[in-house]
Amino acid sequence: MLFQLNFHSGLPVYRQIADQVRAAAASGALRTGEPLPGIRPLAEQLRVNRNTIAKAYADLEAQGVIETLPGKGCFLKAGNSLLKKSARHDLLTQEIDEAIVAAHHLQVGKEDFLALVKERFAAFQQTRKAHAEANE
Amino acid sequence: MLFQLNFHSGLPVYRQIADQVRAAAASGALRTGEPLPGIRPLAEQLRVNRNTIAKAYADLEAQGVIETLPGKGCFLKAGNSLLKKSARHDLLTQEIDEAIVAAHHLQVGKEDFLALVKERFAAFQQTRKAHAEANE
Amino acid sequence: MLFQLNFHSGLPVYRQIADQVRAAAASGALRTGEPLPGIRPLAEQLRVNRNTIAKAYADLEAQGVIETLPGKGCFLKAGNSLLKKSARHDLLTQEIDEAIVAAHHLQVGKEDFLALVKERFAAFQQTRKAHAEANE
Amino acid sequence: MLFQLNFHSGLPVYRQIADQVRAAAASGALRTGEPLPGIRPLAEQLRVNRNTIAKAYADLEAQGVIETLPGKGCFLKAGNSLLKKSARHDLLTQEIDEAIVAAHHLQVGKEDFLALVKERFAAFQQTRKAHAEANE
DNA sequence: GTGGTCTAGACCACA
DNA sequence: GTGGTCTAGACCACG
Repeated sequence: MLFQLNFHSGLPVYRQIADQVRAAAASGALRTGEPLPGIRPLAEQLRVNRNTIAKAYADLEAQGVIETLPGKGCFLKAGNSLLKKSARHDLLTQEIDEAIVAAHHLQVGKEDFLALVKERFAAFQQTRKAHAEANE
Repeated sequence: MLFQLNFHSGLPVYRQIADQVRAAAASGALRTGEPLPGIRPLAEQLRVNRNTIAKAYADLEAQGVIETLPGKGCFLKAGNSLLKKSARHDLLTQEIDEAIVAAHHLQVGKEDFLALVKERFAAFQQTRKAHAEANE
Repeated sequence: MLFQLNFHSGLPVYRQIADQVRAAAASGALRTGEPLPGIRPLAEQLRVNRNTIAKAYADLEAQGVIETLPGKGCFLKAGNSLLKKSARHDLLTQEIDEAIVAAHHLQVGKEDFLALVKERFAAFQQTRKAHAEANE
Repeated sequence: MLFQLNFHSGLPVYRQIADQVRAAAASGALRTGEPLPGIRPLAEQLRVNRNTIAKAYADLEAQGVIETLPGKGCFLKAGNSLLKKSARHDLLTQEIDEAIVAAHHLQVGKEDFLALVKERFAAFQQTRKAHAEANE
């Protein structure tokens, strides 16, 4: 697993890490049951404090993305969201709204926007398929 | 100018505001010489402290994006390169990809996702329209 | 709000704090919208590090129990669990099973156990009622 | 002897085990001179490392609750005061109150809660019965 | 003043 | 070796 941190983006480091784990899980690059990098080695590799990684992993566990077995390590859980449908809807709506406002500010019209969404979704599914085949 | 803040994104509010101004300038949605919203009304509208808006504007001025004329307001400076359509698509792609990862993580399928995107886009246009009429 | 910590119980301090907030919220001693004690003052009062309180509050926010407005403070949210019914059922089952095993080890029979459960539930409702009346 | 572990309670596993042995001794469920489960089989049954069980037993021996006869096993020592019914109810009350607070927090009503308690108690008795028959 | 992030480093529980 | 808890103290964002 490969991480790319940007210390000047304003986004907290622990969130960048958690987001990248989530993206890897979503794209299929990380498969359910697979172990995540250990906290201490990863902290050294990213030149970040151990607690920062620990916080990222703790958040992911609180959200049901990973399972952590003390003494063993952290592992990707099967994708069952623990949240109510309404809570999921709200979270997703927020992400979508941000993209829409970005489109507005960048003066990208509705048709172009929707086309781009479809294109990215297809690309995403392609990536998942590729990962699945690579692991056969 | 329309702003969308996310208080739980981890991105500092003042950076969210500055980023959105920059995006609008990059696309030409905000033109050279045009005034930005006043600090006080904007602070009220976004339910945010005036210092926060002031900091966002101060940063933009430090970067040469806007010009502050004391007593008059803030205005977009000349020389903001308009980004090409492809560059704008790249910025948008980031936002869209985040929404797609969230959708996967929240176990929302393609059809539901696209439907939600369309619904939110329509809601957004509704808001814009109402806003525009209120300013006639 | 009054806290009672036991540093030798083995239960992490941040969980003792979070549990007591949850109990206060459930019993009605803390009402929705009310502010929790500030992190720094509480840390001093309990002679505990600031980060420990912060972790307790962060967990409570992640679980949707409280809302934290940076710069303002932490406030009790209306009691809407964000979890799916199945997840709620599992969590509750675990608590109940622990009580049942305790009853078994303490050789308390089924009838006595159920009677005690009913008695405690009534006492709990009584406490809520008393708190509600005290706040009229 | 039946054990129930909760790996997410924050209470160290070795303390959960020791606590349950103490509770059984306090109620007379475990009698003076009776043997405790062997370390190795118990470790397997609870899916826990042998060191963890060993630590629980070592603590109990240090407190004079049990006696370890190397090569033979661990046995309950004499002199463990049996608690009165009222004292046992107090211990149980703590566990029950925690479950009630959880129920309130998870928005489970009185009727549902009591039904779940009864259901779990029946399931527990079923497990006990199966266990007893397996040991005939 | 509030809460949030990050660091450095100690000690504990568990395998 | 793993992850978890706690401390002490610095700096940031926000009101």
